[in-house]
Amino acid sequence: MPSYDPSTFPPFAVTVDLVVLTVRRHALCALVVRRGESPFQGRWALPGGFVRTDEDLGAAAARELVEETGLCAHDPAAPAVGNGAHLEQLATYGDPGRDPRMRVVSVAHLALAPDLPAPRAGGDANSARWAPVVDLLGPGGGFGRDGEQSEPLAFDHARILDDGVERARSKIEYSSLATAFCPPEFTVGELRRVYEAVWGVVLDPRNFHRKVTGTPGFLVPSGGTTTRQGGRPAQLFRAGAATVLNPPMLRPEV
Amino acid sequence: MPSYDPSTFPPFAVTVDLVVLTVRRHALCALVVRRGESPFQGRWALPGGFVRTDEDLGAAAARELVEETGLCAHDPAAPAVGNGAHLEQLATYGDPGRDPRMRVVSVAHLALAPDLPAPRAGGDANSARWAPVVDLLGPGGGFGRDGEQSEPLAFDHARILDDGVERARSKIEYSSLATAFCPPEFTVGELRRVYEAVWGVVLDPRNFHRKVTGTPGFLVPSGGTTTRQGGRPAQLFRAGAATVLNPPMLRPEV
DNA sequence: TCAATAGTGTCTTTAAGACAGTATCGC
DNA sequence: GCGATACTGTCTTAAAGACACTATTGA
Repeated sequence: MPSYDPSTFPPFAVTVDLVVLTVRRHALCALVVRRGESPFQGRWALPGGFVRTDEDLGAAAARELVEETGLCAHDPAAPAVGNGAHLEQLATYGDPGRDPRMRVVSVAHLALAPDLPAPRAGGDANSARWAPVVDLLGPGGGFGRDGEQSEPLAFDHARILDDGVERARSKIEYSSLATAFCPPEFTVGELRRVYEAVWGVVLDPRNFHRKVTGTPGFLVPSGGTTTRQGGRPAQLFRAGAATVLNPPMLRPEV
Repeated sequence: MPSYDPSTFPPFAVTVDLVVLTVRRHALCALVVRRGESPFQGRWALPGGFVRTDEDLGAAAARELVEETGLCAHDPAAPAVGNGAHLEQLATYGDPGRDPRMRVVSVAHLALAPDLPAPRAGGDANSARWAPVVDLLGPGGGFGRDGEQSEPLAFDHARILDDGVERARSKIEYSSLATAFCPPEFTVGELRRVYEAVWGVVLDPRNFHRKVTGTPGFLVPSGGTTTRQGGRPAQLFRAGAATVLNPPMLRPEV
């Protein structure tokens, strides 16, 4: 083990970047902000900022989340419902060349939020937006298709976003985290459309209904019904106490 | 978004810590090193060290792994076999009080290695050892049981180790990563004993054999046989090209 | 011979996939 | 009425769990 001398450690800057995902109009969307400064001035980027001197990594991510969206981060142990978002650490990115100015290590976090009215970004309305991830990454995770896409994200944020999307896609398989995309009360159909948007597939409504209502602790009937989707009124549910789904939801083959 | 001034960023030290796991004598073991300096002098800790100024995080982890064990880290895309170890990023720990001397953010990595002759630690034979994780963490992840346990690990390394063990336990469910604990050629029984040691359960040898040999691309017969386990000679296999197991291996209920 | 491990086969049970059919709303 | 969505039910199939049985070595 190398000698450990606190006075000669190589200096780093440490930031948190946020992959904030939501489902809007049947599409998985991510929160991006317009950069006002060089480098990558004018390009879209993930929200983020420096970790403060006496602040834990998770606290820094929660603070950034409030600043960007007004969402409160839930305790990770509690079910992610209500007007708070699920927040968890994603991965850390520290390539020496990822920021041209200096050595920056970014601890990326993943947040899952229900559909929100509109993002805010320090008062500047035009500097933040929800963008469909297919526009930001392309259908296969790369660029260069169709005409609807933005230019590439700043820094290595396309890779971070891709990792976050893949984390969300896999986590809703074996956890009840898909409810974090829903309002406090939701129908089975709304939950199914969340899975369809995140996975980019079409699911059989009957088998889906059997699966989610048959998994103990996943959904709890709230008593009410709604007709906001049209058709026959649907029963309303809240997220139950279960956090892991065993057996898991199976993502259909491509 | 807060102002981004590279000249006034809060200074951090960034380290990598390693959770190196192996299976020895039917027990899941972790590599720990004896601390020679304060704080926690004389206590066991996970190996690790500073990230160098122009070094990627994964490169720093791979360098530490070589320094501590002599193992080469495999490319994450390639199957983890042979005399190299599987290495992946685990999580990042940055609580402001986790190191009493200064603000240190540690990017923990997880390495899975086959059974090795003996650890080395800079020439000092007594300063590194393979310790059963049940001795380091206790059966339930806590301390205070039996008499066989060491004193708690230094810093927050018990939590890091616990996270690494849980990552390994879940990853061998849906990936072929259990072969990273095996030598280049191994039998079905040896692979089963890896699962049993990592999960701490007993598996049905017949169902296990059906499962692993029936999953395409998991195991490839190497042609030879061995009798090193006693009893009827067993067919030898190498790890196949498959990296994900679908459907997964099912971990029995507790 | 026996003990130990390797390997194959069968029956049962769980749960997913693929459907059909009925129920209850707005229009 | 019609269209839409919600919900229940049935048949089939994939795969795990729980066994019995045979095969091949060393001691």
